[in-house]
Amino acid sequence: MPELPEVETVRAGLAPALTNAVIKSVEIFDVRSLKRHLPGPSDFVQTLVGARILAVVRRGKFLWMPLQIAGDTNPGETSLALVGHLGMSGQMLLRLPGAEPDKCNRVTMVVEAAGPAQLSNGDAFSGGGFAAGELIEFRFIDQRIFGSLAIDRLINTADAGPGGFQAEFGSSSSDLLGDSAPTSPPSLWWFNRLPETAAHISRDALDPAFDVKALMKRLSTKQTGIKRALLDQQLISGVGNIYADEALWATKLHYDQTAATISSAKIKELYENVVSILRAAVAQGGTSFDEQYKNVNGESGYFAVSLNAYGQTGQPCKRCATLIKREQWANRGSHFCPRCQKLRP
DNA sequence: CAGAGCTCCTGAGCGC
DNA sequence: TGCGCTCAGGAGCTCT
Repeated sequence: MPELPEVETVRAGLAPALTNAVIKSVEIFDVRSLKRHLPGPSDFVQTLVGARILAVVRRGKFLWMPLQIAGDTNPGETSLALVGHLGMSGQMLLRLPGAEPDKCNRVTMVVEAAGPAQLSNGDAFSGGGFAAGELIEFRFIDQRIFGSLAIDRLINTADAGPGGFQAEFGSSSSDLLGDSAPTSPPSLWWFNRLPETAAHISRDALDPAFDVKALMKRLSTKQTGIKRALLDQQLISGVGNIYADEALWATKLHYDQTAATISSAKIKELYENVVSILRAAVAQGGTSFDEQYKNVNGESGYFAVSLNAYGQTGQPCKRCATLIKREQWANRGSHFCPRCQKLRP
């Protein structure tokens, strides 16, 4: 299931190839993948053809590409982006035209690569291995069709900070590997904006502007289980079922422990575990537990070998050797050690 | 308003 | 071989 590390791996793979690329054609194989694009499929195609992709940005599990629409001399006023969410089973692949078809391919865009170049901030840019003028197929693959593509307006962030993370324009909003201090934003119109449809979600766990104190304060009154809170993208974004189970195991918390009953010290520890687990997964290129997740070349990540709880049903807990248990919870599974992670009154 | 539950969806895997 | 059942869950919506 794509969570923050998987989506970041995709983002990092797409950005060098797609930044400054121009969309030549769009083919829709299943309109259900455009369900979030309310004006409909033909508007989607019409808007995108001829548009230039300016960047690839991510917050939590949302990805977006700020656009300069064909013939538009003031994209900052138009303020549009192609927004993608992978849902449960989405993939975004880059293929050469004429490559083998992929199963469950819902949308294909052919783009013309800009090739290696200088970015507007003066940084050198690789072009992702594609020469200027070379055609690339961007394929949106999605078995279960929980993911989507849509065109959405970019609006100003509530805190005036960067909309999301990207690494190509010299300034990062996300402390992915823990060593990057955010620098002053370049004068790019999309920099401090994010899609309207993603504006309600919190900054993600790896964002240096993430407000830990605000999270602690909100959790201190939450009368819901801690796992439900971790999965609430409005409280902290980027965490899904796998990394929630892992972080709860690391912190020795039961998934159904009422958030308000957990000490602030323990909440802080939980947050720190979320951060370190996500960082480790980003560094390894994401998890590929169920073979659903692939990077832009269709390759799997290798984080699955490091999982301590998720998918470890019946395996001995790596701390105490008690067998890891899986319980049905909120229409999904929760994996935990019944001895290390006891429900407390 | 907060919290719980429902719903969208389909290919892989398995048992018979 | 083939059929039918089960399973995976992100996020928005609806109900209480």
